[in-house]
Amino acid sequence: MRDMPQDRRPTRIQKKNRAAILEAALDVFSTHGFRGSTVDQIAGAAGLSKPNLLYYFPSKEAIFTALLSGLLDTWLDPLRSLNPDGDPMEEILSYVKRKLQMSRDFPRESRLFANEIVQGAPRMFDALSTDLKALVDEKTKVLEGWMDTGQIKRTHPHHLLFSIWSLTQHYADFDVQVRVLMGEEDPFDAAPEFLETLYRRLLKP
Amino acid sequence: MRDMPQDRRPTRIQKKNRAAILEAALDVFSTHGFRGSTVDQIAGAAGLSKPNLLYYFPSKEAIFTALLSGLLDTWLDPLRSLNPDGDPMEEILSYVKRKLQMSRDFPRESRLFANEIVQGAPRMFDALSTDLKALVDEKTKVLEGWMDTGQIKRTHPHHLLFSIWSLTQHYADFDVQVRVLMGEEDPFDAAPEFLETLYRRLLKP
DNA sequence: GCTAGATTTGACCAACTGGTCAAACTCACG
DNA sequence: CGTGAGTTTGACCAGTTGGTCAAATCTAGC
Repeated sequence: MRDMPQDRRPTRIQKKNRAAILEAALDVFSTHGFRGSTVDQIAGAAGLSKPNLLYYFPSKEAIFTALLSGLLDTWLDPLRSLNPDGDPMEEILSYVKRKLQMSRDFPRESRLFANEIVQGAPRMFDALSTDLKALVDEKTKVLEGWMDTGQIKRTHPHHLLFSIWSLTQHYADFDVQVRVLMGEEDPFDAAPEFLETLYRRLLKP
Repeated sequence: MRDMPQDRRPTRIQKKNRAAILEAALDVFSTHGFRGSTVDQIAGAAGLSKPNLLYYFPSKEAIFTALLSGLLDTWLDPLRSLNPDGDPMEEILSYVKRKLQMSRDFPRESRLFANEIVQGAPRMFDALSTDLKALVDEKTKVLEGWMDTGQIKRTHPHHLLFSIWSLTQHYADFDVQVRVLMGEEDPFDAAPEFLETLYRRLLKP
């Protein structure tokens, strides 16, 4: 009697369609932003009619937030796995490397977040100021510890983190510009070495 | 008899209103993107009625492109003034510094471009692949020259430029995130020193 | 203060948007 | 099969949007 799929365990069809919707939504939202995307567009991309899509998610907003919250965790994974007991330089370099790989392999996810944050994070502010803030507070302490013991050079830990994010995500977020300017050359050929060199020189004690 | 202000020299009122519209449009477009902004919103912010605004610009699209093309030049100025005959390290450092200042002083402009490029630059692709491309080609040659003579260390010139753009514009484009994570501290207090250090270490021969 | 042109506006329109709903269809399962 | 729940859809709605237009108002220069 409800107008939404039950809370019971999802049927085969539900699983398939929910996944198709989220995949389509990622495509559409990441290239047009929230307001720039239409429910029809997403439904079309998912191979469903609009009312059919709204049978699975109660609103456009619900699709968006489902997508965001489902993705944020994966997005922060690389930072989460920065190991306080590992070798500082190698830990940081491998973090940079993983972030860069994510820019290459999941550019839509990167652009989704970029879009949202550039516009003031109207639907993500909470997640930023709780989850992300907590994680960053924790990891900046780790970085400071490494600087205290002289294992890496002292720099501002927040700015260090920002630099890693901006340098790596730039290749996904500004992909069009990067490709226009580099022509045939694949940006991801030289980027890993460039970034490794940069951080080695910046942080080598 | 026309329905638009003549091509003749603009009246006092035209000057005032055109400027107010572009200022309002910058505000609105930079925070909501093109499709996310409405003509009513811009008109309201400019203190005009919607039909009145459309008396000065023929369409929403026209406002947007007028804004973009009027701003692109200013935006590229710092790079343009990179002096091939100056001291390489100081030239680059002062370029970084100017870009950072622009992020602080003109964050809306930065976000306007960011929004546009993240979404695939649908209305800016031409400007990118002509004007920007030409300028970048010219300046990467300058950078390569400096590397050839050993005045700065050899790195990939394109990636070097990208790094400067992403590191500096990050503070404008991702402002919300930066401020959430840094709390009370003003990001622009420590950023100049952080970036100067970074580029000195990266490029010192 | 008159007037021609410049400016402003309320009313309006067609297209689009997010969302609803009842009716129809399909599927799993006994 | 048959049947009830799960799924899909065409038709529809109200609000918003970009844009038009004729009429009203204002302004500058004579």
